[in-house]
Amino acid sequence: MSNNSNRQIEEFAEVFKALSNPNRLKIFLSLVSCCKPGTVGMMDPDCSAYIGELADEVAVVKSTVSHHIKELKRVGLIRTERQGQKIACWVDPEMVDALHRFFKF
Amino acid sequence: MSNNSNRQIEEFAEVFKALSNPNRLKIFLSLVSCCKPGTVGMMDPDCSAYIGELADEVAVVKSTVSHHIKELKRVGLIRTERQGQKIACWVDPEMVDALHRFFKF
DNA sequence: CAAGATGTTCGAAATATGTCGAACAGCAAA
DNA sequence: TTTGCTGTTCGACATATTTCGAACATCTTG
Repeated sequence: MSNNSNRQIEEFAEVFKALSNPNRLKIFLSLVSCCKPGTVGMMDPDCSAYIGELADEVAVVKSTVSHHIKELKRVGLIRTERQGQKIACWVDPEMVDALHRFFKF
Repeated sequence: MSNNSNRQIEEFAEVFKALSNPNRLKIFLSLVSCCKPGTVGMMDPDCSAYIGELADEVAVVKSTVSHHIKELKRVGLIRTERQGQKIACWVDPEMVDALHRFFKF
C-alpha cells in the first residue's frame, strides 16, 4: 500500500468511486454473494446474475441498473457476457484481490 | 464479504466515496506512507502529517485540504489532534483493517 | 415474421461534489 | 498585546452524479 504511481492512484480512485454509490455497492455485493466461495469469476453457470434480477434486488429501474453495471464493468470490477436474451454478470476476482492487497499493511 | 446489513453497506459506501477523489486518496496514502510499518495510528510523533504539508504534496490550497481531511475523518479513515498551531493527522488502522477484511474472499 | 422478454441509450431534472479565495479563529513567540 | 503562523468556515461557481421514463435494440419462440 501507499507505494503507488499517480496513474495507479487515479485508477484506484475510479474503482472506489464505482463502489461509493450504495446501489452500485449492493449490486456488486449481490454478485459476490451469488457465487460460491472459490468459484468467483470462473463462469460457473450458478455464478452470475442478470440485470433484471439485480434491478429487483436493489429496487431501481433496469435502465439505472444497466448504467451501474456499465460503470462497474468499466473500472474492471465485474465482467459480463450475453447469454441468450440475458446478460450474465460476475465479479472479477483479480480486482477484488488487488483491492485486498491495497489495504494490506 | 457480501454479508452486510443495509446500514453497513451505506457506511462502506461512504468510506469508498471518501477515497474516490484522487486528491483525497493521495492525502490518505500520504498519511499511510509517512508512518513506519506497524506503527500506524499509534500516535508516534513521526507518524503524522500536517495540513500545510499535505497541501504542498497534493497541490491544492489549504482550505480544500481542510475540507478533505474533515471528510476522511468523518468516515473514520483518519484521526486528528491539535499540536500547538498545527493539526496532526494519521490513519486509523482499524478502518484499514476493516477494508482489508471487506475484500477478503 | 410477430410477439414478448430482456437490456441499452437518450434526454431531462434534481442533487451532490470539488475547488477556490476571502474572511475569520486559534495558538505561539516576540 | 501585536504579529505571524496555521487551519477553518463561508459563499460562489463549474462540473459530475444519480435516477427516471420513453424509445429503441436484441434475442427467443411460436
